[in-house]
Amino acid sequence: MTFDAEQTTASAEISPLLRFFQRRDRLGREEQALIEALPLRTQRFRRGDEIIRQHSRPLESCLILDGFAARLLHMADGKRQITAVHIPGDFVDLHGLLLKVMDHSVTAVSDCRAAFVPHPAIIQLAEQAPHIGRLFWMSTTIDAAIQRAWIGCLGRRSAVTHLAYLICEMYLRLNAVDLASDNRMGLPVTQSEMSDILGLSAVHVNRVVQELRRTGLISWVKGEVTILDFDRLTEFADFDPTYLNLMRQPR
Amino acid sequence: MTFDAEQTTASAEISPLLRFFQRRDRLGREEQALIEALPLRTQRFRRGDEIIRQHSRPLESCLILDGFAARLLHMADGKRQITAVHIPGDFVDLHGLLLKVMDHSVTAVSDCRAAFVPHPAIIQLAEQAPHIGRLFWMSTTIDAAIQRAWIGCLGRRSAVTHLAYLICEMYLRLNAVDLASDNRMGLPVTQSEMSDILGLSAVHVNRVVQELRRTGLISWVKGEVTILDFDRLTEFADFDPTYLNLMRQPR
DNA sequence: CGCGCAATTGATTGATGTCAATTGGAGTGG
DNA sequence: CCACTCCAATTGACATCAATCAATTGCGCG
Repeated sequence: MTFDAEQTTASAEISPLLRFFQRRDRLGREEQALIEALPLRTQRFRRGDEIIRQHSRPLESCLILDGFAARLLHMADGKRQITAVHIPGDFVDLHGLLLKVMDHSVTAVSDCRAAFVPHPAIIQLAEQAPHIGRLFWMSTTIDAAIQRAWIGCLGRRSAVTHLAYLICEMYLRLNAVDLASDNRMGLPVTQSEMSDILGLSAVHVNRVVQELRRTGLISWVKGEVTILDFDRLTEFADFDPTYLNLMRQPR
Repeated sequence: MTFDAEQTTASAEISPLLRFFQRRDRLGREEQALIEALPLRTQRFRRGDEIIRQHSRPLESCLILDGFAARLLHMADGKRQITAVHIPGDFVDLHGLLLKVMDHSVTAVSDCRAAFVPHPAIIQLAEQAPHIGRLFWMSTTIDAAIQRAWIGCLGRRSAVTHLAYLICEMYLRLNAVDLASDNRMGLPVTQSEMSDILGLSAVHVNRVVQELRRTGLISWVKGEVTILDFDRLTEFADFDPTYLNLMRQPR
């Protein structure tokens, strides 16, 4: 299931998180050092592995260093719904720090590497450096803002528009941590996984992808998505990036 | 639009929030006093009033004292989606504290009364009493957990099941702040507003309400919902209350 | 070469939306 | 107390989007 695990200190490992923060606020040198001093252990996961189990009581919070992960809800009838997609720099399981019992599981969408930070270390750092504490807090409220946008998509958008919206969102998020540029991004997600994100059947996702291709808005070949006309795509998707909080401000 | 506004200190006003916290963690006497000392102004709103405007930059966070409020997303084509329903004791706009620019609006679902607390007072209290700070943080992560459950409902549940699920959720949340008992609750929500919660048309909501009535699971008369068989309803809805975090634990 | 998974296609079904009326109660003014 | 209005709830007919079922294709890999 897992191939390695090493105990160490954050140092360079944690740079995606620093980018995530720096994109949204200024971070002093000492603050940066404090974050880099967080104790952590890293672990690799293969595509499909469970990173955190539903109903478990984690003692560490998990941060994605590499690859994609997803929060997954299991329904009684076996259906699945992904409630969030996480990319490098996302402090995925800060929620578990305060919620104690996981209401969902987290799984690896692609092969990925994650860092685990003990809860006490996070709490202590947040008390010692309240501004960093607020940035952790912010990270969870940005997750919530994204979830609100998803609720809007699921409730009131058509399948095509929803997919278009998601592509806009993923591009901007990946771009914010330097993992996408020139309107292209690697998206290691099968159409079947995409169907669990969009709340559709895999068959319909296929049709909808083809429709976006036909209208010349995107190309999607072997896990690489290219946005052929960003302005037209955002307009088509009625996409307003406010909720991603991609503005550097005192928080 | 608004009929009164007074500047004061939290004191007894804020008791729904204390109940919200005490249901989930132990709160010391001094902590309670610190929360009650928060400066606030209260304001009344009528059903339909906008409490916080989308794209505004609030300088205070808003807490519901009385009545129901909802987070509302407006789509380009005029459609609306409610992303959260808030009841007394919900610190609705703690999100705005860290996100700076509102990505949605908050409106009054029923006539209601809200308290506004200046951001600096919240930040200062969180630094002074880190445990209270974590409870504020927890409040936003519970919002997020509820939103995840809603994503699951919107994506993978049928209309009837979704409505049943929502009724279970609302009952437990209202019960947790002593606003519902004996399987009955006041639900001041029209079928049309319900349609913006469930992401359905108002017509279909009507059909679905009738179906739940026909199967003997609920009665819903003039804003009062009675759950006729709670166990059968939760089973029908595949409802797992974990995500509401109704357990008293050190946070 | 053959296996397995992802993508694709076609035919059909089913759930929910839309449009258009109708009913019923609560308030309001005469 | 009676029109009258307004809004919420309700109903029916029909249209549409997306699900389901069942193949088929294409590709990477041992």
